[in-house]
Amino acid sequence: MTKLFENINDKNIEKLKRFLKASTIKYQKNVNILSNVNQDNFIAIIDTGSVQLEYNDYDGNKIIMENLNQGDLFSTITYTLSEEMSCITKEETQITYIEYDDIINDEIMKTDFYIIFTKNLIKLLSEQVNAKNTRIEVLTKKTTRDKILEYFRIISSEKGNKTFTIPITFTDLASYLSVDRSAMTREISYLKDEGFIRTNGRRITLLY
Amino acid sequence: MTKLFENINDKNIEKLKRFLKASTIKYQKNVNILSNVNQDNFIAIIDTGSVQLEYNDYDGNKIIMENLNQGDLFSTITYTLSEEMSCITKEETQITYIEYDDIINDEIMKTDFYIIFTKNLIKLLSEQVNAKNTRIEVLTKKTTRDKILEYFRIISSEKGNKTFTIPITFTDLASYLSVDRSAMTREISYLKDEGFIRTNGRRITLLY
DNA sequence: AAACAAATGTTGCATTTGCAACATTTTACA
DNA sequence: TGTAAAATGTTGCAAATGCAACATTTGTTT
Repeated sequence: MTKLFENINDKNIEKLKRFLKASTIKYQKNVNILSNVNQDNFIAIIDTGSVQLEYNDYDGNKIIMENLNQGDLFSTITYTLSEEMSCITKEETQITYIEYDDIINDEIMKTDFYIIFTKNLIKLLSEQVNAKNTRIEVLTKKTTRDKILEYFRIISSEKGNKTFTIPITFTDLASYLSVDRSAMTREISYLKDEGFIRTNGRRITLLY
Repeated sequence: MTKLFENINDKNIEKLKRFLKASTIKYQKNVNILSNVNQDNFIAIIDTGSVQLEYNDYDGNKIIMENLNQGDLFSTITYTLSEEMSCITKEETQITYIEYDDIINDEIMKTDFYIIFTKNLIKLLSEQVNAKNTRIEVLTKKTTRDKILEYFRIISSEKGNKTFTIPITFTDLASYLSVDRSAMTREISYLKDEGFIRTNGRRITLLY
């Protein structure tokens, strides 16, 4: 269930979806869902599956902007969708679309669950800003070492433990940190050699 | 006037402010306004003046997270305010505080301008996500040259002109791009030498 | 207008990093 | 279960970059 409909009962969710003129589409794996979307403003909710929002450079570089899973959403109000953007399904994925202009209308305003819906939307947007602040905080570190350590520190602090498992592959981490993967692996080796961390696959322990 | 109150008339803004229990504080130049703020959730609106939101590293590095001017706002719902965060007034500045928990309450819900207020808030949050996406796009470029060019490209595209004036100092730009200022100046020199750009102070012309 | 602070420009150098080109291990799936 | 694909690990090397230490210019304040 998406956080957008949190604390709203099933009957009211159906009502809300009708008001919002929600439409649902199923996709195969490895499809760019933005290729056949109309250009209207919309919010897309991942019902099941997962997608990766990518920015593809004029010179072939790929920037992973977001990894979205069940319950997450993305929208044209927070992303300027251009030719360079693509949104690739990582598996079989079902998505519900909502027209942005339908979000705030008189009919919905009259319902008693509207306040909850609005709160949910504001909360989700706030969380997105927060997540992006976190990434900026990591990206602004000057060295690969500091980027890695800052990332580890954040995950460690989220988990409340010096030992934790990073939630993405090292390949994706390199992309998130925007560093060369092999250079990152090298730096992690140094960190191990120098006794700052211990690793076992994606399980990391901070030793300081 | 802040965008949060856009399209609401003065009388209703006053009414809204009362509902929101807004309080206004004036600050001198170079004051950290976060040092004497209570820990409740709040939204701060810059009435007049400007502030810089900074993140101060454990090892002395300063990251400029945002430069906020008249009408802009920042809040604890989009920033986790920690000891490391400071918000410095760049000049004499007046700020209006709103308690976050008061944003959505029954009294306000009943007013006819509430829908406008909600729309404004959602739009502002969306714009923030967009701004942060832009910075991430720039920060993920691998080389200083690509960061500079991407930034110039964005400003140029915003202004709709190959010639434009960057809205911040080069010193602040280096901080925004998270590169060494002298290395950035050097790279800009190379870009001029190689005929990619022409500069006159902060006025830039893209020649490609 | 003088004095100070901030912004800008330049350069040498050691370090960091991306890149390429591999080998090896793990995972996905037909 | 076998095979292809993806992820991970390693290393040499040239290029990019941070850092320090300056000079010069512009802006601010009293």
